[in-house]
Amino acid sequence: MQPCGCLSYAPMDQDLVFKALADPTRRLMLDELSERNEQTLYELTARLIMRHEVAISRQALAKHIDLLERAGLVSSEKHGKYRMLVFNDEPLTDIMDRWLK
Amino acid sequence: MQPCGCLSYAPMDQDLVFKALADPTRRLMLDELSERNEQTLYELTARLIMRHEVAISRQALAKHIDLLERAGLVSSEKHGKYRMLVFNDEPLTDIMDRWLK
DNA sequence: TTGACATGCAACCCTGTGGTTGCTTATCGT
DNA sequence: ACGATAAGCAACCACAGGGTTGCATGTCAA
Repeated sequence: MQPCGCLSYAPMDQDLVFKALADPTRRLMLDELSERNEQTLYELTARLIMRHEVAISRQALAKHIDLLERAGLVSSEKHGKYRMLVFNDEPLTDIMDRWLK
Repeated sequence: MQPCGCLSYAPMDQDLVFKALADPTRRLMLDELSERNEQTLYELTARLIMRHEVAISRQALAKHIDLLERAGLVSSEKHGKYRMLVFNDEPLTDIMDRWLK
């Protein structure tokens, strides 16, 4: 059972997506990841601290990543000792036409 | 300084909008209001209980309405002893192109 | 093989907030 | 005027969740 990359995040939980978007730090992380894909947790942490002046620990960010991943907004692959993070906007498009006609 | 109705929710706080959307009950309220505008708090409460089987008190819903109003997603007018609620989708459109290109 | 580096995991703390109950205020119909 | 109805307000409770610290695991380079 290998991760095939084509499993399109199917049974997406809307609640998780909205929850994921509710936190400002996670939104910043999405900003960063959407503009520059393929980062490791360490790179992302560094960038958030440098560019956005976020004072936060790596562990806290790891938790945020877990939530974002469960929401389908980020996927990650382990490459050796690195964990590469990839942004995925599919859940966003699925959600937004709920109240807009 | 009268409420002129034309103040277009200008200095919209994105954080408030995302927070408002984070709660499933509030999302149900938006569903209900977006499909059937101009309801009183009481009507809305009744509908949520009847149609969506939401077990919740009027006071709790009032708090939700307050938050939705602060987020700009709902506006309300007092007509006599009634408070008419109106859905407003402007904050949603403002938010959604943040990560979608 | 060993040390440095990137990450994973678990327990703990504290604030935010969704929910409740109880009471007050205000408006309407009769 | 008076009771009924719609809403506002305040205090309280319980739990989720964002943050931390401390330590364990795993991988790479020399």
